[in-house]
Amino acid sequence: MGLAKTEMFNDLQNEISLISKAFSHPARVTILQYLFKIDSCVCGDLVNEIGLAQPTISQHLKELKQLGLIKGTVEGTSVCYCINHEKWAQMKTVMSEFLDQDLPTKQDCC
Amino acid sequence: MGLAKTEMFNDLQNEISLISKAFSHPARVTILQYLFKIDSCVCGDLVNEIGLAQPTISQHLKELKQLGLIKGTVEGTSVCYCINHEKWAQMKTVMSEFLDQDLPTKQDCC
DNA sequence: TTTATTTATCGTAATATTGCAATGTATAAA
DNA sequence: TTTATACATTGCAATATTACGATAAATAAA
Repeated sequence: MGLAKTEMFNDLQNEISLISKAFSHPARVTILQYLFKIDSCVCGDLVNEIGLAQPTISQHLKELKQLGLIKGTVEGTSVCYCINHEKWAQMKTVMSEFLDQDLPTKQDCC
Repeated sequence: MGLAKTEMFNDLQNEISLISKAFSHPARVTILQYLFKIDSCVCGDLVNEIGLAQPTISQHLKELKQLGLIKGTVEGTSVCYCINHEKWAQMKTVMSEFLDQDLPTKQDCC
């Protein structure tokens, strides 16, 4: 099928999985790391920075933009991308709660 | 293609994407939440708890086990699964570093 | 040994993802 | 207006993922 049965899970479970899907490709992880590192808009050099073809990068950027984690601003003939810090912070809250489910004192039971 | 070009990314980038892939399906998120919630081994009732067929659950469990996030112990005719707390903590370190890339004072630049 | 129970594996269908060549679109420069 | 530049979109091929019926494997109980 290749199709997740999202209707049988709650909103939080689906949200966590959607966020994680955005991070589930190394190219998107790399794009985000690069945007944080240069700490400003990126117009163009992502294709040079990462060794993938321009349409491929464009597709990955689209997915990150759809989730709201990055913003794109048209600037002349190029488009500048940068991190959406507010959205990133919101996302971090959701993911941290999920990751912090483990309690420090707990032991494995098997 | 459907095949990520992992060789062009570094180990950390690939690790983050692999961890995230494990969380990119709501059934696996739900399984992990349930294991944390009951805080003991689960033998069997995952199929009842989540509304997916037994082979499907088994497949999701296999993926989580391969990443090391859960452990399975054979107990008679059933298999008991639980969280691997040590591995979870390691995973959390990697993911937290990635999620905490944003600095509190930073503003969007576009 | 036979039967029941539980989980894993196999096989397969449906859908999703990844990657890129070709092409479209929009703006800037000439 | 023409040309160049940058990015998006389309279309398609290859591979991955998801789901589950059928079946295998392993152990416990009868």
